[in-house]
Amino acid sequence: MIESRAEQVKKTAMRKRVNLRDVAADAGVSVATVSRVMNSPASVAPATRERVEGAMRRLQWVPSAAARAINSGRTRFVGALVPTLDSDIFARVLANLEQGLTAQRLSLVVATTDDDPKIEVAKARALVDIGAEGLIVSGMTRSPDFHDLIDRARLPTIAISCHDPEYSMPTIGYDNHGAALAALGHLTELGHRRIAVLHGPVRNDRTRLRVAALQGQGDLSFHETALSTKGGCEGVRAVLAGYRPSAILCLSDVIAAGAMAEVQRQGLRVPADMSVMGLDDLPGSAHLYPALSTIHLPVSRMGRGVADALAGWVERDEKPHPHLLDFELIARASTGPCP
Amino acid sequence: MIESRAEQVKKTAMRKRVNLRDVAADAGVSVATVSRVMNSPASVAPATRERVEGAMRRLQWVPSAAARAINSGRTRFVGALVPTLDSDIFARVLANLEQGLTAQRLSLVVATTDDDPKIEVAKARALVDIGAEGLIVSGMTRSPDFHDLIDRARLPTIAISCHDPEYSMPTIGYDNHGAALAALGHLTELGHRRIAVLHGPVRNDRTRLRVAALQGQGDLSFHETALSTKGGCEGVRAVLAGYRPSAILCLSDVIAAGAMAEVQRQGLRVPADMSVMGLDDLPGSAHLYPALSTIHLPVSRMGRGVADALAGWVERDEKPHPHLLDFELIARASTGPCP
DNA sequence: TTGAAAGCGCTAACAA
DNA sequence: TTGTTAGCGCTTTCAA
Repeated sequence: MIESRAEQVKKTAMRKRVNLRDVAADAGVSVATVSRVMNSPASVAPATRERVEGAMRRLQWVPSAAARAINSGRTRFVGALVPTLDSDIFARVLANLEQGLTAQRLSLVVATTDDDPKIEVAKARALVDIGAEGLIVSGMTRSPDFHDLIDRARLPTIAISCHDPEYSMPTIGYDNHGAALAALGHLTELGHRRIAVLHGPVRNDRTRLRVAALQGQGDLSFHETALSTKGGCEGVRAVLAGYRPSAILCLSDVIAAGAMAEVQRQGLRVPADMSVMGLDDLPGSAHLYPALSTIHLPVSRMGRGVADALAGWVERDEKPHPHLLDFELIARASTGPCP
Repeated sequence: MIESRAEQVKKTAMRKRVNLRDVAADAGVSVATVSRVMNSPASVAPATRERVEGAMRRLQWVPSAAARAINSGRTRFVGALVPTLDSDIFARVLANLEQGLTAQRLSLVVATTDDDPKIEVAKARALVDIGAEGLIVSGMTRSPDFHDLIDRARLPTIAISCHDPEYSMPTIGYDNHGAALAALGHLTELGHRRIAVLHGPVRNDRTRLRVAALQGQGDLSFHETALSTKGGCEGVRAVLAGYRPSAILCLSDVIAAGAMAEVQRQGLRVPADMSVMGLDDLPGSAHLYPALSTIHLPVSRMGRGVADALAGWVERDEKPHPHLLDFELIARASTGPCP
């Protein structure tokens, strides 16, 4: 009986998380002093501080983020809403974002939206509910509810992968319109006139921007396909069934990778029989066969930039200015003169 | 003067976050009732409930996750520690993980470790500090401090992408050793004897397992390279400079993609002159040229399974059993009989 | 330099 | 069915 009670007490003691009070008791000081050791060590006598730090170590104390958050109003994390995690495209942005945020002692919570404004706003709400101090969203297609949400919560929010100084939130990204034109320009300079354009779903506004840039630009045929290597393959089969272009312009590198493979599978040589142009410059694009000509989008720099900008906004209330990053034409081996 | 004070009060009132008490006052009920409307609506009279819900809407109240966490001890998020976000490999796992977790009303915080146990433990500590209720780690290479940390915090933690029932935490993954052997088996069945093995950095234990499986398995030459398409290209150049195999076995599909490209760039046909075999089965692998033969690793299922397992552990204290997922040989067009 | 004490926004006994 | 109240673990005045 007595033993069992002792057991219980012991268990309870073990279950309970060590808290500030325990540390204070162990060090023989008040809770305020322990708190000070954490937040303004300079204001604590060195001897006291050491005693407290000893107690912290001894008790293996881990401060409670929730308790801290409730007092300081800070949770130290931000949320990122991306269309998908299923490809390299956002992975690279997120990798850099996470690194930049970590350097600023912020954490990153990731949520996927599948390019659906409804899902986006729902997940944004969930992030706000759990205390996100800022948000990163992709592109500029928002549900009205989303604007409501961030207005109400006065939530620092940055739109990435796009550029529009007039947009209701700061954008950090590149000029999708210009990038598409540059890609087309490369092909026309090589003498191509009949060009098939392969692109992903236009519910994605960056894709829409890229497509819009090319509309009315000459002898182009447009084909929507899935944003994947597979989509590229299927797109090429659709293209070759009809219109016979001398070049295929893919508005995303993933699509271009599949397109190039399929063109070769159909017995055509790249670029001798068919040029293939991409847009993104994924890490692997330079190492395909043949190496893919494309437009380099500075997504790594973008990730870093967004991390710094959002951190500045969240930490010091410095609302960032819209920031346009340059793209760059990368002519590699998959494009050649029109035969 | 009076006005300015009024202004201040107003400002203060605006700044202040709406809280449960405000809602209660607005609805003319106690805080407990408002709390009940959130947590057990059935126990509140419909009329009262409606009044409270009206007040919530009117005041645009968003409950504080921190305050909730401090009381319930729940933060409703888990952390995932992955080597990198820079490639499709983990993106697919995370995508499924995030979906599964969302279904269980849990959030996912992602941190990258670069396959460094030191970074891993540091980031794990950061995640625990901010209140992660569970952790997902990759493989089985842990710093001793890591085990300390999760033991002390009694933190539900699952190791993924690997399988070992004896490991100190539950594993959910596949048999890397067996998968590598299966890949080799496919090549030897086709008559290949001189085979070059290309693999990523062996500081990654899944890679190490795959390599170890093949050591002493015949006329193989091993080449370590970067875990990227570029690494695959470089690996092939190194291979072709010396030992002349009839097949290249890549222990990751990303490497295989680069290898295949480089083999063709060197003027060799795949698979007529050189077979190339992968291991992973990335979404794009089926759509390369030629389509890559590989071993399919069920990473999507794994992501889902891990989400459910970790949710069960976190929510209902059901520690999951180690779970082995099957891999599958996928013979496509990049492998053929030894010439 | 330190401590006492009043909250932060919420949940959960317990009472009514 | 509803209200009262005691905390959760911490930060932050205010005094000493």
